[in-house]
Amino acid sequence: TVPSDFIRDIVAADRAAGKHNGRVVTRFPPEPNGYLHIGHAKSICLNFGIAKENPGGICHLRFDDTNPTTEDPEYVEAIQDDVHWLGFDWQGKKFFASDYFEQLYSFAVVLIQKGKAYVDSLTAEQMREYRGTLTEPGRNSPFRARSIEENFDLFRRMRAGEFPDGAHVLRAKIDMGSPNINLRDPVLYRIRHAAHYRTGTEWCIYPAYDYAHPLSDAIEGITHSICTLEFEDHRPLYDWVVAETGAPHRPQQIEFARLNLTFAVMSKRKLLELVDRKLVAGWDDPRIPTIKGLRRRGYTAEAIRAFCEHIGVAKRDAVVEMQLLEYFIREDLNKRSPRVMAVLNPLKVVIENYPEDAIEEMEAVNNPEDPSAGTRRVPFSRVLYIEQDDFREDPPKQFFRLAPGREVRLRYAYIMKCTGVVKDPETGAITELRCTYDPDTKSGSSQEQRKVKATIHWVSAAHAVPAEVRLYNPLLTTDLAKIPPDQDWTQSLNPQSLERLTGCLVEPGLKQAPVGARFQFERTGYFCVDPDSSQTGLVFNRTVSLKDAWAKIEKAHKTS
RNA sequence: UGGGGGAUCGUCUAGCGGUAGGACGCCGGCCUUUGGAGCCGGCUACCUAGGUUCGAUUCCUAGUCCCCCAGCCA
Repeated sequence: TVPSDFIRDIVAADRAAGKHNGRVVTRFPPEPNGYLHIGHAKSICLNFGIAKENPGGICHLRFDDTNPTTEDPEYVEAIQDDVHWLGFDWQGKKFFASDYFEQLYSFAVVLIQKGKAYVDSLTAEQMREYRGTLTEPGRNSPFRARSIEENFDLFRRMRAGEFPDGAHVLRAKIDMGSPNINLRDPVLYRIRHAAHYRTGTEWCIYPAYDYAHPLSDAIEGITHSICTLEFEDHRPLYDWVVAETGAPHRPQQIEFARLNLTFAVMSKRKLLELVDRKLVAGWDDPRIPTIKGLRRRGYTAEAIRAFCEHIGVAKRDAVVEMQLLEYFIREDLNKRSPRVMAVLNPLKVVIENYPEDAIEEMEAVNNPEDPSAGTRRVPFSRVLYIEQDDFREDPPKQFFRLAPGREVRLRYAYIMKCTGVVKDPETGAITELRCTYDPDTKSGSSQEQRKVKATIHWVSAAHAVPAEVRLYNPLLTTDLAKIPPDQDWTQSLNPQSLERLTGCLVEPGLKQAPVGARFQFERTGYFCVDPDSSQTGLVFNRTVSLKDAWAKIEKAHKTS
């Protein structure tokens, strides 16, 4: 289905009306001050999606790098990486606001010459006082009346590095009495004697977002500048900048509601704090909703895209339930991930009537939902491991799996009966099951029609490959707004985000499982081979949370 | 108490004057060579009050509630 929303309607109407000569040019404009997260994915899918849907449409990737103190090339690389991973491409249209610094400066000079901008020498605190409040109008700065010549001279010297940080700013001359605070002579340039990761020390004045962004859009010929709701009342300023500088092109700013996910830590600031304080292993920690984290967790780009498409685009504030995200990844993985047998908590089983040295290759279906995935062969022998959960010495009413005297089917193999239980003489713990199998019941054999109540998975003890399993839960939090400012917000994070780290035994075919490969372990869930496993051996990360784990976490949060 | 936005199932989201639809979730049933899979069924919504109209979620008026804005961040 083709996505439809109010923004796409605007774009379609503009195209139909021949606006911008029918061209559609969008842009994804991250500041390289952190890694992308699922919230950015919504914006990426929107901007690149609209470009893709419209013939000749294109989406630029622009780094909004106008603040030298927070930005880093590491983030530039990571962002490009993530956009590509999500399945989008800017087709060579990669730009940096910092590449426009010279042009932006020229536009500022135009503004000064027109008497539309002036150099103010108030301190930051004074400027705040002069700005007024939400209900009271602001007052003109005493420096507002400076002559064009003086303004130009001062601005030129600001650029030349003659003044320390904070000595002057360039402000737009709009209206200190405007009910819209953004129009009360906003700052266009500030002095920052800081090295920029791209322009080095070439500049010591840097343009502000409200100035650089509309002009960058105009310079690039962006037709639809899509941003989030908080910029709604910046739109008059956006339009003012484009109009007053006489920029050659008039982009249209359109706002939509950003994505919020229940219990998720989504703000860049907080994610950065988690990384800096080493509360998580890094930006790619599977517990945080960064693109890299989700990727490492085993989420697929297709699933994330499907999710973004499904949640839609609107102007009302919304909080999407994390379960919806997980639904989409499950949905996707069900179709594509091979089913494999893996035992997380092994219980040894000896099939007493099975020959000591025999090995059979059992044919197993790779994916019941996708016949083209084919089959594989899994070795079967006398000594197996089954899941501890699949055996109960004293089975309750609804338990139909293995118990003393009971029969179950071993998936892809035989019907097996439990004939004895071996216990540790010291502790009484069950260490081994003695069983017998029925040779006439081999899976797929035509004469076999016996029914058993349950089927369980297994691995051959002699062939099983040891692996490690990390059962991650997302790093969830309560409503951060409710946490007192003096309290460390990280205290509200769920302590069970990494539920446990345990060994497991997988069928031998997985020994060569490539990094990032996703599997569905029968009855235990979806797992992904961790990209770091090259160092630590075969490690699987759980992709989706268990429902009961969710319930546990949510309950814990609701009661706390 | 200024300005800018927004209110539709528990959660997202359609609808643009004519039976309120979809998805997640939840509940129930079926399936059984494993399900957290699959199949079937069910659940619950138009912020309020007036008005216009044959007819209003939709148009008008007045309220109510929620979000954003007082960085030399973006």
